[in-house]
Amino acid sequence: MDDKNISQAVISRLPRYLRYLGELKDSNVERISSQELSQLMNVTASQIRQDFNNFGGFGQQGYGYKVNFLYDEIAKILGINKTHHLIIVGAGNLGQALANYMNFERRGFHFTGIFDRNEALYGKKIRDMYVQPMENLETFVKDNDIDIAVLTIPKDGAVKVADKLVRCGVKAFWNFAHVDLNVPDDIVVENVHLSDSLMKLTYNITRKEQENDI
Amino acid sequence: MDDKNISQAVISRLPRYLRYLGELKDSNVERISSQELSQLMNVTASQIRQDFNNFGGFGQQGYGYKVNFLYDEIAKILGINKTHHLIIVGAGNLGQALANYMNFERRGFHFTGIFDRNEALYGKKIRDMYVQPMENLETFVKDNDIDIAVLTIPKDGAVKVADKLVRCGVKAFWNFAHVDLNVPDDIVVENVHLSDSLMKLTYNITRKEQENDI
DNA sequence: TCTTGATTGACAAGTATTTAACAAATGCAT
DNA sequence: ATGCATTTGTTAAATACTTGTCAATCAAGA
Repeated sequence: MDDKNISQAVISRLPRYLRYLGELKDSNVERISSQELSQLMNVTASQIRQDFNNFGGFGQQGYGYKVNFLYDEIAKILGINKTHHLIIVGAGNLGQALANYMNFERRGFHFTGIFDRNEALYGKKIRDMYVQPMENLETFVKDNDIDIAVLTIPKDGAVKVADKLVRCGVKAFWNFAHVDLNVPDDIVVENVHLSDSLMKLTYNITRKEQENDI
Repeated sequence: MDDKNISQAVISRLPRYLRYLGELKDSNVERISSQELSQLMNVTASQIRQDFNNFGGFGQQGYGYKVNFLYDEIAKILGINKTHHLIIVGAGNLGQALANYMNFERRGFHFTGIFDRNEALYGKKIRDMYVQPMENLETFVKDNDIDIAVLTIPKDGAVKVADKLVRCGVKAFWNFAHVDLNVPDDIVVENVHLSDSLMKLTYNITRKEQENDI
């Protein structure tokens, strides 16, 4: 597996490949050509081959790709063959929803702690965790080998909390707060800005309406 | 406002501009140059000007951009100057979390109904709505001028429900189900695949680790 | 009113991404 | 075994996106 720098465009497509390959695996399909996969996924075969080749050849000429092998390789590339330990900061509706979503757990994402500044929530049981006060953050992170912090707090607090967590050694943020974190270069941030997503949706609604009016 | 086809790359950046402009507005900043904004947002000034010019010139040479005007124009482009009526299909944790998130409401997104197939939830009050059985979907959508359906159901049901909703006249989906909807051309879909996002995160964690090992 | 400095809009140059095309490699039928 | 059909990996072409540059324009001060 070469490691030049692969564009984020390619990376963004990998989870989708993984999903389709998972389904094929479940249907006991053993092999698939880029042509077939392209029809299934509604992309060009060329793009599929190009994407896979970023990581070295996974296929065989005249044969195609072995579904199982390809699936495992992509999973490895995405880093989901390992176990990750997460904490959730912000035990509001969204934080609780994520905590309860079992599919993450299945993929090796272990939610190990959940925190909130609202006293009323302290001790509340969410799945198998009890909501802890923010004061516990530092110790907990250090003691529990936490990879990823999920930020589901309002934007006002987010930047400060992120700074604090960086100092505690957290290497990655899954950021649902509607603000840009400002973290050092070696820290990974993946933003999920839901309202941005919703605005893209309304843009496209308006555009389609205009198209149809013409 | 010209209407060639603007790339989704540009559209994806608009909500972020809007956010920063909103903050400037709140701080009573009246004017800003692409230069200043670029420093604030950590992008190139050229990109900012290019982006805005897709929609016709919003600025003035020698002066810059009027924050208020620019904000309003972008809001208009994004279609958030209008009111939208949404239903949530799937009253699980995520559906409830979205229903309770007040910021959407402020932006003109009105959640008007919430549905689930789980009888145990029927009648449960979520914000100012009561969970309804799926059987009510069709009538409700037709009677309430629904724009957008939010799908927060497991993937198995999603495709079928989407088909049904298309037949009822829903024009847009905000899709949290981990599956690709297959809808006609004139229907808008915005996917929020949370697990994909999480995988991108772990990819980048692994990559950074490797970089640092070298 | 004129001049100066600032700043956009437009265009050109530079990158990056996507698609097409095809030779080389392989499986499979005969 | 042999040859044909298939399908990859790779290179080239096409397209899309981003950045740099600068003339035209405007605000503001003299």
